Amino acid sequence: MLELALKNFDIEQIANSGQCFRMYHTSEDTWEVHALDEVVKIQKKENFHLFDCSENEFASFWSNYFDLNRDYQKIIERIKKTQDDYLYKAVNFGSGLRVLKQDVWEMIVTFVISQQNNIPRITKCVNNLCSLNKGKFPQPQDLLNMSSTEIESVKLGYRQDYLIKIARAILEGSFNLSILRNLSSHEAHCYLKSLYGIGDKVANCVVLFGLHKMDAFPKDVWIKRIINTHYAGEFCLQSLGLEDIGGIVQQYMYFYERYR
DNA sequence: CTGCAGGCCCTTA
DNA sequence: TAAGGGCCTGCA
Repeated sequence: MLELALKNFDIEQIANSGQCFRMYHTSEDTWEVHALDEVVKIQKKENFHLFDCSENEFASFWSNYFDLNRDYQKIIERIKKTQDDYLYKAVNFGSGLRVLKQDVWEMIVTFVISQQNNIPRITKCVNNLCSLNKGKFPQPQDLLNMSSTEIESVKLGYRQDYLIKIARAILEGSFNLSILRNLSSHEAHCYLKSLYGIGDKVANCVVLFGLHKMDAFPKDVWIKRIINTHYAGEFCLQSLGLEDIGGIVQQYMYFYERYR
């Protein structure tokens, strides 16, 4: 058990930030976090968090997963300096948020499922997929190995066809996941959009959460609502000088709008 | 019963 | 290039 006083880290805020659908709220102050084949229980205390893992596991995996090498306080200060009223309140409100470094394939699957969908059902679908695959997140081959009865029990709806075609493209080699990592965020965005079932919004989520390009700025309905309500329909990261960290800004905006 | 939820695809004009 | 309909499912 590790007792860690981490700056700008609040597992409760992170679990509610809509990036990850495999964080389970198992008791009042505890979250069970699943990523790839790793699992850790994290307990939120007054001034620190308890991690149920070894120092080695923390250093070799979780520290990177939670983006702990980045100085979020510096980012918060930078955002505050823009003098933007809404962003000022947003960073104060969600100062424990982190942009997670998740697996790119898992992000493709998760955010294809997320389209025209709500969080409880997204979570349910992701859980169903993992249960069908012995608790592990299914790889492309695992998806294609499922019988039609099995995959239909996941209740993906029309997204099922998207996922099967994407898994097939990856296995056939017509889409190369490893190339993706070497592309700029714009190139990766375009390449992802060549997949059937991935449009602008999902591509941006994959680039941000799966490829860890902090300039990607996914615009979901919440962000669009914020821009319409608080910015008269016009929100420009460039003019704020925040274009290189749009993805982090987006997290603060989303979280503030949802829970304030 | 209708409407809609963290979009995308396809067809029109 | 923009606008609009259809789409699985589940819940209010």
